[in-house]
Amino acid sequence: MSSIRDVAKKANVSVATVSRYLNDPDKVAKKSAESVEAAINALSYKPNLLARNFFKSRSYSILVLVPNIANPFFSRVIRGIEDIGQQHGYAVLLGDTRFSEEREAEYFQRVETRQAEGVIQLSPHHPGDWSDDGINVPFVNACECLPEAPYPTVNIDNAEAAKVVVEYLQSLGHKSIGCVIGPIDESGSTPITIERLAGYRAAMKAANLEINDLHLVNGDFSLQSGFDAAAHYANLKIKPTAVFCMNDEMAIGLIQGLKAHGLRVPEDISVAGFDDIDFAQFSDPPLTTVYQPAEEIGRTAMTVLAEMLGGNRPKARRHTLPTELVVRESTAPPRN
Amino acid sequence: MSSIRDVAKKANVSVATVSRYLNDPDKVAKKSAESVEAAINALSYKPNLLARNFFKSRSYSILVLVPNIANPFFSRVIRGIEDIGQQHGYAVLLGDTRFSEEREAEYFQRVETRQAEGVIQLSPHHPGDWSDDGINVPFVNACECLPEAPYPTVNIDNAEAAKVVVEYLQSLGHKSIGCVIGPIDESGSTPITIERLAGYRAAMKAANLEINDLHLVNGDFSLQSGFDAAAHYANLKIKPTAVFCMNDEMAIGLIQGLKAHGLRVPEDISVAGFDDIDFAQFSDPPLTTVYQPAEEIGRTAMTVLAEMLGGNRPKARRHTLPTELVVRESTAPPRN
DNA sequence: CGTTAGACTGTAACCGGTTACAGCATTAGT
DNA sequence: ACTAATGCTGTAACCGGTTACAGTCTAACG
Repeated sequence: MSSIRDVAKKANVSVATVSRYLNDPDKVAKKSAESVEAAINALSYKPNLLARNFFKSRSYSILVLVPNIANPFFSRVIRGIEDIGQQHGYAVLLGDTRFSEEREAEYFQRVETRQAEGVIQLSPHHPGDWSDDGINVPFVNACECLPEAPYPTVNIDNAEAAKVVVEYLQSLGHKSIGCVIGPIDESGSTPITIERLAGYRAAMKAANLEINDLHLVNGDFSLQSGFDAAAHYANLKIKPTAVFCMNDEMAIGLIQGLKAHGLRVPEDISVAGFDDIDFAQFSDPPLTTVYQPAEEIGRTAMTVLAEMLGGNRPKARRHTLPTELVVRESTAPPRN
Repeated sequence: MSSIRDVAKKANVSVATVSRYLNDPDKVAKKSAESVEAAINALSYKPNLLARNFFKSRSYSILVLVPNIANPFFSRVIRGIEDIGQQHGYAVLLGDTRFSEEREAEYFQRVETRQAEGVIQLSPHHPGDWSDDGINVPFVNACECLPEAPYPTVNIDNAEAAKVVVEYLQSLGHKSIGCVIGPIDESGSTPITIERLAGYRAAMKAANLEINDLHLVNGDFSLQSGFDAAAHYANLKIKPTAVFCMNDEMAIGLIQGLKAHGLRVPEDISVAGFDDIDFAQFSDPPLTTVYQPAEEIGRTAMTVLAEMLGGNRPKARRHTLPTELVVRESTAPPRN
C-alpha cells in the first residue's frame, strides 16, 4: 500500500507538495501538479484517511442511536439524516440500541473516544455520565424528545396533532371516543405517548365529553397489540363509536381485529391512526391518520447537528415540524 | 483534552505503562496499575481511538450499501448485520445509495481510504474499479446477488421459493396463475426478479400449464404498483384464478385494488406474496407468502465478513438460507 | 555471595498524513 | 541594479497512540 512519501519520491517532489496537491491544487505549480498526478495514478495511491482524520482529530462521522431500525418510521428518519449527512461529508454510524441502555452506553463510547463527532438520539434519553459535565458532546434529540432537554430537539407537536385527530372525530359527531395507547411509563421516558394522551384528553375536555376508562387500552405500537385491543372493545357492553390509535400499526391491527369480531369499520366503529406510514393508504378501509414528516425530521436533526459541529454553540432550541390530518375512509359519522 | 502523556505524568509512570495498563492490565505491577487508574479518573481520560486506529491501520467499521433503508425488509437485514457486527467490535457505516451508482461509488471510497474495512452490499453490483484489481476489498453480497459473483454471497433460493408458492397454488387446483413481477432488467442487474420469474415458469412448465402473457404484469415492488396491477386484471375478459406477487407490498396493494374493482380475495382470485413482512399477517385477508429470514441473512453476511476480516481468504462461497411457505387466507381453491 | 531468570519499566521510533517556517526563484517596481 | 513582493517548494515537527528493545530491580538458586 503506497503512502504519500512513495508518491513524493516517484514525482520528485516533497511530501508537502503532494499533500498540497491533494488539498488545494491551486497551491502547486502546474508542472509539479502534473508529475504528482502521474505518480498517484501510477501507484494507484489513495490517501489514508485514518491518518488525516487522526491529525485533524476529526472522524467525519456521526452516531445515530435508534431503538429499533426495523421500524419503518425510524428508518425513514434515518434516511433523512443520511441524506443531509452525506451532503456535509458526515458518515452515519448506526447504533441500533434495541431499547437497551447498556447498548446505548456502549455506542456512546464511540463519541467519547472520538470515533464519532456527534450524536442524534431518537429516544428520550441522554446517555453517558451526563450529569457530570453537562452537554460535552454535540447532541441532538429527535422523534421522542424530553420536553426540558438541555440540547436541541426536533419533533412534532404530538399533543396538538392528537388533539386535531380527536377533534376531527368529534366533528363527525362522535361523542364516545376510545384510545389505544402506546407504551407508557409515568417517569417521563415515554413522552410521545404522554403527549398524545394529553392531546386526546384536552380535546375531549374542550368538547365537554366524558372519557370512559374502559375505552382506554394499552398497546405497544405493534400490529399485534392493536389486534388484541379489538377483543377488549368487542367484549364491552358500551362500545366507543370511534377509536384513536397512537400509531398506524396499532390502528391497522385494530381494524383487522374488529373485523374478526364482526364489527365493521367505519360503520360500527371509526378508527384513526398516527404517522401515515405507506401501508395506511392501502389498509382496508384506507386509514385516516396524521402525516408525520419522518424524513424531514431526520434532515432537520442532521442540519442542526452539522451546524453545531461547525462550531456554533449547541442551543437548546425546539424545532417543531408541522403535521397534517389525512382523512381517508376508516372514519365516518356514527350511526345513531 | 488529556492525552496518554498527561496520564503518564500524573501517575509518575511512562506512557508505555499507561498503554499497557489499558490494553493488558496484567502486564503492569499492581502499584503502577493503581496510580494509573487514579490518574485516568482524575483527568477523566478517554483514549483517542482515532490515534489507536491510525497506528493499527484499522477502523473497526464496515460499510453497508443498501438501496433503500426505508424498505422494511432491508432494515431487518441491517438489524442482523448490526447485531453480529457489534459482537465482533465492528461499527456499521450506513450507505443508503438510493439506487444511484454514483452515491454507491462515493461510499465505496470510504473503504479505499480505510475508513471502513469491508463492505456488505445488498444490491447486485460490485462498485469501484473492480475489474482492475479483482477482489481487493473484503466484500460480501447479500439479498440480491449476482449468480457468478467472485465473492461470498448470502441469500435464499429465489427460484425454488417461487416454485414452492406456485406449486402450492396449483395444489389448490389453480391452472390459470398470474404473476406481478418486480422491476426487471435483462442485463442481469435484477437477479431476484429474474430468479423468481424462473421459479414461476418452472412450476408452470412442470405442471404442463400455459402462461397467459396477459396475466403477467410489471410492478416495482411498491404498494401502489400492486394496486395498479389490479386494474389490469379487472379489465381482462379471462382472468387468472390466482396471482403470485413477487413481494408482499405488491400483494397487499393488489388485494386492495381487486377489492376496489369488486373482486373478492380469495373467492374470485387467490393472491400470494413473498417476504412475510409484519403486515402480511394483518392484511385483509391475511396473506399467504414465503417467509424470508431477513435478520438471519444479515447475521450470516456479517459473520462471513468478520471471518474474512479476521484474515481468512475471501472464498466465493454461496450461503443459501432456507425459506418457508406461510399459508394464510388469501389463497383458496378456485371456484369452478 | 554471585549468578541468573523473571517481572516490570522507560526511551524513543513509528504509523501517514498536515503544516509552520524558512528558503529559493522569479517578477515587478523604482 | 537593487529591493520587495510573490509564487512555489522542502524540511521537519507534530498529532496520540503502540511497541521493540534495552535496562533495572527483585527473588531464587547453587
